[in-house]
Amino acid sequence: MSATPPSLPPSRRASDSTVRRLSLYLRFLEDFQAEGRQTVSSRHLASRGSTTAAQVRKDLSLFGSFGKRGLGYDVPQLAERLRDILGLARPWRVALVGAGRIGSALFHYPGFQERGFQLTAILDVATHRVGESWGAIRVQHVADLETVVRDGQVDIVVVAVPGPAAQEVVDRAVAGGVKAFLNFAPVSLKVPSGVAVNNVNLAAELEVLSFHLLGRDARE
Amino acid sequence: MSATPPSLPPSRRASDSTVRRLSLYLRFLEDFQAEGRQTVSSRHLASRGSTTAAQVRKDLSLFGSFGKRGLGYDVPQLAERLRDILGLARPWRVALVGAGRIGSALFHYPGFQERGFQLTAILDVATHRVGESWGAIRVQHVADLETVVRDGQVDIVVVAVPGPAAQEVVDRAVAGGVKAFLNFAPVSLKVPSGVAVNNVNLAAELEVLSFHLLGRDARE
DNA sequence: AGGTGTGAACACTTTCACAGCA
DNA sequence: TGCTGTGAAAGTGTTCACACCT
Repeated sequence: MSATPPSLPPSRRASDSTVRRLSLYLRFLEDFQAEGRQTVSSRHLASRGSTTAAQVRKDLSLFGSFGKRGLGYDVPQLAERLRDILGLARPWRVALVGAGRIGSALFHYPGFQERGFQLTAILDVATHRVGESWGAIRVQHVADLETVVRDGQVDIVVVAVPGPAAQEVVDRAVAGGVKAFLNFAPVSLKVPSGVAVNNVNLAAELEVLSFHLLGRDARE
Repeated sequence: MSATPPSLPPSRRASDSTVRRLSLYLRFLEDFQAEGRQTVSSRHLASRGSTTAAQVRKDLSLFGSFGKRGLGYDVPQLAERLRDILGLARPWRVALVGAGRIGSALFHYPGFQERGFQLTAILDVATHRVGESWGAIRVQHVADLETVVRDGQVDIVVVAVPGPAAQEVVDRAVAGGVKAFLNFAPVSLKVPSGVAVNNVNLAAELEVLSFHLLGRDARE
């Protein structure tokens, strides 16, 4: 009855790392399914990814009890359950802003469509690109972003524009009702609470490797 | 024997998240420098990224004392220091394996060369691509991977091949002496200790967003 | 046996709060 | 005063260990 003084989350909350692992588990389960395997243990799942059996069980237990003691998990059933959990049971409508190199790579990326992410709009600032046809999609001018996402009921916007342009893209998409962004620009985007941003910074990933190569972090 | 029972790291160790933030700080410092700013406080740096001033100071303090109390940090000096820490003071030699869509996007990605990552070799399994010229680089057959990385003194291999092919690429590159990998295949790669792997899984990033959109993780 | 589900222990990260210097 | 550098506290995520089920 009301009164939750220190404001607990009402149900156990999964971290981003957990969700990323669930996504990997799903992929492994699909592989197992293709191999005709019927059941799988947490240990077996763990050995494919680079985690531990306990981690797999903990991750799954956040969402329910899917396994059978002594047996393991039913492969197709757990895969189905993970698709539900990850929200892949329904298609999501995606708009791509920025039709440059990264945008082009994403457009052709097979995993995009495979998992139910439907690319429904492409926008760019360059007038020479506007009007081009990418598959069945016609490139629109980024000036129309707000109406495009609103009318097209876009769920996710992929931001593949240069850093300085990214915040404005996000602001306008948020105004159009978008609640999720995949950002490739190397900037930190400000969004209202309730809106999710996921950053992919390729330069930073290389720099992490560069750091490791120096050996400054290694033991001794 | 050798007895290091709880196995402490001998010096304070920076986590990957710390290193990623350092990479961001460097980018912000370069912006500040372009704007002609001479000094910057931890608070100011934090406000650009989405962190806190304390976090910035902790991150930097792992590597030394770079600031002046009451004043803040000298912009060009700290930038220089971060470049050292991240290993960007020297160039790294990079080979790209997989000349498909993702490979092509990376080839054209400006941040690649900007930060001293020199693409020195491109390899692919498709015979029709072998011999193509990408800029000054001629595409070689992946069968030659081991000798290419050894003779070319390659430091980092970017793995942009389909999942099932990835492990073999890594094994052969490791045999050729490579100690760092940027992996775009949605699999978990096994490498000997001392070799670093950094995974970028675009499908998983979208799925994290999909999960957020369901609102299962939001408060109530 | 074999393997799950989970509280408790542990490890790691982030935030707080403040002493100390310019 | 303003701001850094840093121990200590709080918070999160991971691993352990074991009760329990098949």
